[in-house]
Amino acid sequence: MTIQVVSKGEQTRQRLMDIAQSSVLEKGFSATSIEEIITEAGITKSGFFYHFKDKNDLAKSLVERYIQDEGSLMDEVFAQADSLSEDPLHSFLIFLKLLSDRFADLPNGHPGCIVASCCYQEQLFNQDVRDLCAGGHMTWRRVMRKRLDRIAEKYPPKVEIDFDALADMFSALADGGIILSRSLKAPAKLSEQIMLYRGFVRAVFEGT
Amino acid sequence: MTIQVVSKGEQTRQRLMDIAQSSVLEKGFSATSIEEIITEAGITKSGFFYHFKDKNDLAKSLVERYIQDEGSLMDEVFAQADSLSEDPLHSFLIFLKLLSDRFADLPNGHPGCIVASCCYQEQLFNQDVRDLCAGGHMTWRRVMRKRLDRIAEKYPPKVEIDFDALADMFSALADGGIILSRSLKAPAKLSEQIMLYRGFVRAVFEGT
DNA sequence: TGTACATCAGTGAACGCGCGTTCACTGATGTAC
DNA sequence: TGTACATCAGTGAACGCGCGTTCACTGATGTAC
Repeated sequence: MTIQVVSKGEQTRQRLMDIAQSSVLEKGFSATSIEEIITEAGITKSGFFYHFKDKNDLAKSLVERYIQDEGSLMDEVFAQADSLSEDPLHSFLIFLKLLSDRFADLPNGHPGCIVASCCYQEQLFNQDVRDLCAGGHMTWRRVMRKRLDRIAEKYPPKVEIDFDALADMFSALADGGIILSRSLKAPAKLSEQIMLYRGFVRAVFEGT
Repeated sequence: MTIQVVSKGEQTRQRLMDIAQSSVLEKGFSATSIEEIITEAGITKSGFFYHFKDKNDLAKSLVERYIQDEGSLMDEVFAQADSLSEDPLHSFLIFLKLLSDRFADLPNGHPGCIVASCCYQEQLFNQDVRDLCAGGHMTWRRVMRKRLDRIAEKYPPKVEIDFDALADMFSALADGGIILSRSLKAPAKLSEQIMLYRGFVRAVFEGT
């Protein structure tokens, strides 16, 4: 007897999305066929269309889920960091180190960023999906920016710097780090770049 | 009377690649159909296959050309920077500023990086193409690394730092910056991130 | 507790369209003698 | 300068396959009375 925490339908839906996601990250959205997804899931095509109204609906669901998952991960690691230091700067530096460690621990490297992947296939999606992606980047900016502002109250920056740009730098290095990791088949690249970001933040607020 | 500098065939080939490239950057490789390319080029399908043995051959050609073009751009801007200062650090900082300005001047922002785009569609391509992409990133690393080494001879770094990582950071910020630019529809993001990289390099070698 | 109905989570078959690729052919230009 | 042949840069028609989507149907589970 198992306690049923999600319905059977929801389980199937998540499974379809898992399969779709890893295929999208490897081949892109267009090359990911419904045929292939359902074969791996062991379901029929009409079963797929019971869960998703069409292929764009699948894309939208993937992006929504990805952004939520990343959000939870961030929240969790921020909470962990905050529990280790009350100082805004130190906590942020701990956060970056913890995050970097998490990425380093992934056996095959980071599986890829759905949002970044969408950016290079924008024209496939309707405005909904594109807005979601932009929203993702804007959220990450806000989250980082808030931290930077709190740090700056206590540690006046040693150089003049645009905090939105510095906040966005995190996303840029994450996206870019993932691309480097994949391209060079060097999973460590992502955590390395995040540690460089950490070094830069430290330089900005503490001096070298 | 015009002096014919490239053959008619080569002109057509380049035109096909131009059309393909902008489509690939907008929709991805799979969604870029040969049908669509030839319609825009005003040629027949068999004409296309006269120039490219198959679709993968098109991909390979696109990546090869892209890497060469980026290489020439770098060389040109490095030469320009070197003519403005003989000091390795100052020349490098000037290079980054000039490059950032070039990107800022692009009216619709940077059109996108074919190599990064390929990374998220790896499984579509044969090993040739993937090796080309990895080679591109390795070349950019070597180029940057050589500059960093020369700087370090004169300006011992103020912090301990892995120069390969710092060299790769340029690629990561370029790739990430392009993604941010596209996603947020803010063309300035790329040059902004390159200027942040410049700030970091300066901090590393000069202190803040 | 039994019955009627609704909802959930799918099945199976069919569709039309567009895709990448092939093949036999062709007119214009270049080259050898 | 003329002729024969080769190469260049394509054309036109046909192919088979796989794709996304639709539609009528179904068995299992849940809910109301």
